[in-house]
Amino acid sequence: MRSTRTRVSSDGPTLTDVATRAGVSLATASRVLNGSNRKVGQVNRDRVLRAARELDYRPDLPAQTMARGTAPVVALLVSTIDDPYFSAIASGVAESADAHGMTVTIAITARDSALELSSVRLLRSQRPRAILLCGSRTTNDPHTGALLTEMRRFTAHGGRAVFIGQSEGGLNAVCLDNVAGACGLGAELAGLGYRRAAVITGSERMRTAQERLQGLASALTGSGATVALVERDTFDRTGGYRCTRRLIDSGRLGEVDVVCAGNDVMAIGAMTALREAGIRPGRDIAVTGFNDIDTAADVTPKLTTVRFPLADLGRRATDLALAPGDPAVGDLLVEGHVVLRDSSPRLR
Amino acid sequence: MRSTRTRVSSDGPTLTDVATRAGVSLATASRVLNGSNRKVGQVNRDRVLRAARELDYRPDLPAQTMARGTAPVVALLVSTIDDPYFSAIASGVAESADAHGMTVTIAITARDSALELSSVRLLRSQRPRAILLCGSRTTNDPHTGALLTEMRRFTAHGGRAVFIGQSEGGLNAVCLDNVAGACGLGAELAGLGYRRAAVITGSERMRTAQERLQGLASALTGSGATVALVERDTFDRTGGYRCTRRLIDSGRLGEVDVVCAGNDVMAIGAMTALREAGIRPGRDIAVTGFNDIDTAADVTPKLTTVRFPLADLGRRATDLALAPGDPAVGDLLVEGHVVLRDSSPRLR
DNA sequence: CCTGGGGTAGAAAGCGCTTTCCGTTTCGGG
DNA sequence: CCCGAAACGGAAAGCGCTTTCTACCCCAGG
Repeated sequence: MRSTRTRVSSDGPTLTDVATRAGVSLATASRVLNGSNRKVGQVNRDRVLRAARELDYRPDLPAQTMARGTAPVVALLVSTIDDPYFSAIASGVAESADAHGMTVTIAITARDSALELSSVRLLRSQRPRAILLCGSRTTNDPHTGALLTEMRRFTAHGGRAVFIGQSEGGLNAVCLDNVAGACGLGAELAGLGYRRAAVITGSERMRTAQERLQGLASALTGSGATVALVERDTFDRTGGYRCTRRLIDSGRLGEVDVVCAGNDVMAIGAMTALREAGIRPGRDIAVTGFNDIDTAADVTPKLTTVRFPLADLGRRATDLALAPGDPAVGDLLVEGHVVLRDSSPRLR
Repeated sequence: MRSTRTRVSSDGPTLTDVATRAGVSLATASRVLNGSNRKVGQVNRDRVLRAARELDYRPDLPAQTMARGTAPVVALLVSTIDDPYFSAIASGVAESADAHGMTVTIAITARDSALELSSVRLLRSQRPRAILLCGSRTTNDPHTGALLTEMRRFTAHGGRAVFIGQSEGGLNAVCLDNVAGACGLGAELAGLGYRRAAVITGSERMRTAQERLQGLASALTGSGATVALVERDTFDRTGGYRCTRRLIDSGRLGEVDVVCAGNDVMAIGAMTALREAGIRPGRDIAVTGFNDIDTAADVTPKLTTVRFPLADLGRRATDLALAPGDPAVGDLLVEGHVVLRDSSPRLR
């Protein structure tokens, strides 16, 4: 059982077959079919190309990866894919990766940093060209150290690492300017006459949640308004719903004239909770979000929010990760801009 | 430069290092660390495990793939990821894959069958354990033949192929019972008093679109009602918006009492178009969708739809693909059920 | 006519792992 | 007490490809 024809799980012709059929050596075939800085004579070149075409040759990616030491793959980690924020980013990542001839492997971290760490370890052993980490960074996380070590080791060996949405540990990052965006929103709200806001958002350890809260608070305060309440829960639709229920049930909702959610899905959950309680969002109380996901403009009332170009964020992160040359360390800050809609009408 | 210590792009310790440190052969180390049906004595076993731990050994996936002939990977193809239908399915796929210790690589086909074909070819050369094809199948597509050939060749060599959402060519599939779901919806609508429906949906070559239309039409007809208009466009939010605009602009919208969209995002686009024209969805005209995506219950009025367990669909497809044993050929039909909400009130 | 050098082909050494095939050791049974 | 089987360790042959290093050919220049 040691003939040269033992192909168990593989299929299709190998490079050796192509070389044989073209009557050239393996090396020559490889040089023709997979760019090399060495030239191959026209005659041989044609013979190889012809043989490859005739055999319908396809390179074996794992073998190439093994020989080259790196796979044509971009690894993307997201908290969840079932959320417009992440799927928009993933969409941009996929687009750019495709344009670079890379495939995308995706891992879901479920907002669990232990899982995030083990996913990074697993993905790393696939030898991807780049690892994109997209999920809200938190402060004081016990796994952050190990994660950074892992990432740095990765970059030390030629891998590219990019954080999306938040910078971390001096590695490359493409970030949202949450504070500025939130400031803008706060200023607009104050300008519209709002005075007391309830902020419903994620854990205080979530940097995104904190940044947005801070921006909002400072802008409001600077305009004589205030963040009167802060209610926290998960950073998703359900969290928004629950925060709002609690505010309603505790009777404290009456103290505010606007509910500022940490993101659009929370805002949408909030609106549903309000309506269930007979409170009309946009009429009895204003509601705002962040991100400007597609459905923000489809709910009623249309949602006031801070738009961030999410797909573009993914695209740029990927482009950055795949750019040739030095892995220029630094943060790219993406600006958001306020989109005023019906959910926050001018107060009379 | 030909020492045994030339590790260019690789990092970390290799299995050889572990074996050396444990004072055993490569074979033994491999047998201990990566299950094999051969037993290893307790003493050596412990030495290897200890060495691996001390060195923080991680297997090189491409190398394992190459040696084993298959990668611990599930390849998923979706039309787009930036759509709740697909991201919900992807989410289920990722979950199940993770539970099986597999990673997911994803490719976006942009509803373009040529791209779909080339993606399958590319993904196939990664030697994934399974390929999951999720995107609406169309009739009469020039690339379907080549795609099927590709898939069959894949399965012939031990790969698993599963279509999600629609069966094709006798390969395994996990499908939605669109016709039955649509019939159910049609019957309910008729029962609520609706008589003339406008169906806004995708191309007549899209099987999903056709099946839902047929089900709706037959149920309505059977109840003395009718599908009075059919307007087609892309199968997404924008398509729904545009279809509705056209119906409004042409004045034909007055002929119907309900707009049945081919899916929820189209329905949501339709509601927005209606509102822009001063028509109140759920009051002046009913609107329905399909799938029951998360936001269906968050829009106003809440959307009547046919619920399909999408994440579960993804999970089951993956489980099926990863199940040991025979690749039982057949279709799994997932039933939907009608969810009546405010967007289709009983007609007085 | 010989030599050096540019250009191109091929042989072969890996890349890190799995697995077959042997060899050795150890035991239990006759 | 001997033999065969069972149990386990190791050498080595791949898996399909890249890339270095050597070999060769041909031509210009001395």
